[in-house]
Amino acid sequence: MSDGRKRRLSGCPIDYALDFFGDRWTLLVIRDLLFGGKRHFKELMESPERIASNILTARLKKLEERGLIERRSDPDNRKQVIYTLTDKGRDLAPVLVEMVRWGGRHDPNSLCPKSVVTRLTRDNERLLADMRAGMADAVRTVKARARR
Amino acid sequence: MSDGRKRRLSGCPIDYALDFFGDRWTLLVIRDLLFGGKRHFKELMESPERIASNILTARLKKLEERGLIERRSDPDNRKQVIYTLTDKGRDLAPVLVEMVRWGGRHDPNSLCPKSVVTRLTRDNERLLADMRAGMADAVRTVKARARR
DNA sequence: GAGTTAACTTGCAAATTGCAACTAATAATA
DNA sequence: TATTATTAGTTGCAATTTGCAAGTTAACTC
Repeated sequence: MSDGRKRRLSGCPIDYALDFFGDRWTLLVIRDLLFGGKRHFKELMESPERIASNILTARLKKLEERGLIERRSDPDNRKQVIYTLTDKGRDLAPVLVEMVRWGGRHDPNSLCPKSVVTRLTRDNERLLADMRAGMADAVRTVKARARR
Repeated sequence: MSDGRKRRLSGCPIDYALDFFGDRWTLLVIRDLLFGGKRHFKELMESPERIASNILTARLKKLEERGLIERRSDPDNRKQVIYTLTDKGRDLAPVLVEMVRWGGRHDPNSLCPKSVVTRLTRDNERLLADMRAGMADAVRTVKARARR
């Protein structure tokens, strides 16, 4: 069912959206590409949620087939592959932002700074830039925590 | 893993959110409770996506355990059970709205009226009311389509 | 009190996930 | 140039989850 060929869609945009990312991993990959400044398989593997390599491969394949990301090999280093979001993929930013606001409001253990969460979505451009920076910090915190 | 007890969360609000609804069905149930005016098990079963009864039971149980919905028996009809969203559950409205906007923008087969999709999220109250009404129409369309 | 309805439960096959180990191609190093 | 390391995967397999159909139980309806 992962390829969405068997289930018949209802016509509801939420059902359509879930057919793309109604699982535990896809939006984390998109988060990393959108806010984390990541482009390589290896970088995606290093996120704190520790996705398995076979799952990552499957998600990247599906996302490419369905037009949310593009895959090309790095001209400077032919053993690297560069993954980038398409417009359709980048368009998911507001969904992720609302998830951050929800999670940030309701998760007492969130590592995400309240300032990011409470800021209104109005100034989206600045917010996204801050999330990018804030995420690098959070990743550092998690790594430091893991070392202990 | 469905109960989120085994996976360790990263502290990212997106990861936290996906621990609640990172699957194919949970957000459809919340959609029905939030926009569809549904309250009973049977009504949730009748949605066009045709969730299986055992999956619905499992999702309702998880949502109740984790504080997104409340379950009580109908005082007027003791064989009916009423499910309602908590504040935390209702708070997911902006996430669903952004998913509708994304799906509506990118799905050529969407049954959701463009007017709903393109309208800005600013006037959220009216938008939610319209979605409620629009959804009743869409359900009728799908049912009619299925009869053919 | 016979039939119906609502809310589940059970059984089971098929699909998906998660983990660990392995591989192939390219790049860096000695 | 031979050796080692790195990147992007693949493979095998056990455990979990899903999807479908059928069955159950308690409460209403006639």
